[in-house]
Amino acid sequence: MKINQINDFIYEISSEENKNMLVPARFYAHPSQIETLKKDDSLKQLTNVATLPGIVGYSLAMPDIHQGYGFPIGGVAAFDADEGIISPGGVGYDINCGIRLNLTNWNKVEIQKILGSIVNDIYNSIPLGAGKGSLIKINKNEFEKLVTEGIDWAIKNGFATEKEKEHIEDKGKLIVKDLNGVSDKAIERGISEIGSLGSGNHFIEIGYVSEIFDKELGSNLGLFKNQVVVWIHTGSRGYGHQICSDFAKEYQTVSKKYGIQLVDRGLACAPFKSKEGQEYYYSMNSAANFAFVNRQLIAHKIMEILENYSKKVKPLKFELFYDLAHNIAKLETHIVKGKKKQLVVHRKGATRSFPAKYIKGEFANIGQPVLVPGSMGTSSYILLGSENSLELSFGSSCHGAGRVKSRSQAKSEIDPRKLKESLEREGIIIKTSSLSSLSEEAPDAYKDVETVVEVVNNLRITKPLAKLKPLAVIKG
DNA sequence: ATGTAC
Repeated sequence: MKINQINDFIYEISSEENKNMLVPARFYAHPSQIETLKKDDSLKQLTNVATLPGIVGYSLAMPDIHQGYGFPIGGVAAFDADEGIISPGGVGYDINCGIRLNLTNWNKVEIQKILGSIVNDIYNSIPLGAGKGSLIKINKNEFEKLVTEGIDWAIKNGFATEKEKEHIEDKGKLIVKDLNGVSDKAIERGISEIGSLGSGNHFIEIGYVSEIFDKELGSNLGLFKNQVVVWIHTGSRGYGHQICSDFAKEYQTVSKKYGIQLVDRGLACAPFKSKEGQEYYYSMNSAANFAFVNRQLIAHKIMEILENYSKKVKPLKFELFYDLAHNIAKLETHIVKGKKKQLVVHRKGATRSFPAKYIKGEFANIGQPVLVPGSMGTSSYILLGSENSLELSFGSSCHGAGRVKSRSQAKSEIDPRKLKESLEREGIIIKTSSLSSLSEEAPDAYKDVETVVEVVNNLRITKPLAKLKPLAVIKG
């Protein structure tokens, strides 16, 4: 495969590479990442996406790109809403896998003595791992309301506030016209897991603000140095997983029906405006609503736990900084060749990063927050959508460090006991129900988050706001 | 990612 370097951080693969490609592939990366990128199928997958009907501009990827199911993770693909497709493989199995950052008014010194106890309380209160139950019990009728109304359901039921809603991407509610595409099986799995973390790379982290790059803006947004924060990384659990499975299977024949040639079964898709396309779209949106509520319920529970320690620290303020989706397809208006166009923007392991003047609400004139969690034990970043993001990536940035080792490779090469010990030597508390799965999330299994962030900031897709470090990590 | 295999 011929990779053309356009400048320091922009690389392209020509559409001549493969006769089925409709547009070139383009990825944003650091020169030091290129050799590693050639080792898995991620670039091949990136060119495969360029063969799908209605793709606009480029098949794109962020510097945290790695191999996924059909579409690469870290990929961004925009399709013409009238003539293009929607694909479950372009979103991923964990629909609205996303990340949330809550701020407290406590500093890290104040919680030193009670941190271990807080970690135990969280560990014992939130269902962690696969199939470990839910935080609330609701019936099918109520569940259907929950996935249709998203955060509005959480507000009605006392789990969220109007203020929090303003700090959630799309206000925590994506349009669901009907649930015709949602199987009973998906609903059963969802009911039993609402308010649960899951496993894999999902985590709860207690961290602190270590550096604020724009001091005035940081202060205006409620950040201060050494501030204790809570990260929650999870998604739509078995509900989204079942929806993705159902459609990935059904779409094998649906793609054929519409005469779409697939170079990989993971690219299965339907025309966005078709009956099948719309069914997936609303089902996917309902899973996104599930995930927004899921993270909200977990955050609400953690707030209750922290409040119990108020007497030992000081009265708690627990505020949502931002909650976002990094596995989702969104119907958005973009300028294509000087004209407004409705596009279905698939972000699979990519974060929306609209610049200051294109967003409304709390972050208008500031830029959309881009939360970039590093791998376990490493730094994380708060970035803000910046001026080149629409032009370079349909308003998208990176979502994390990105894997360099497959789960199985990491498991066979990294001793989880030694890993836990080395993280604890650095002063980070690690609490997990599955020591063996820790290896899969080892820092060595991931790219360097600093390099990833350097690329998107240099391209002015985003700009840096703050850097954060971990104090404790709780995992399934 | 996942009641971690239709």
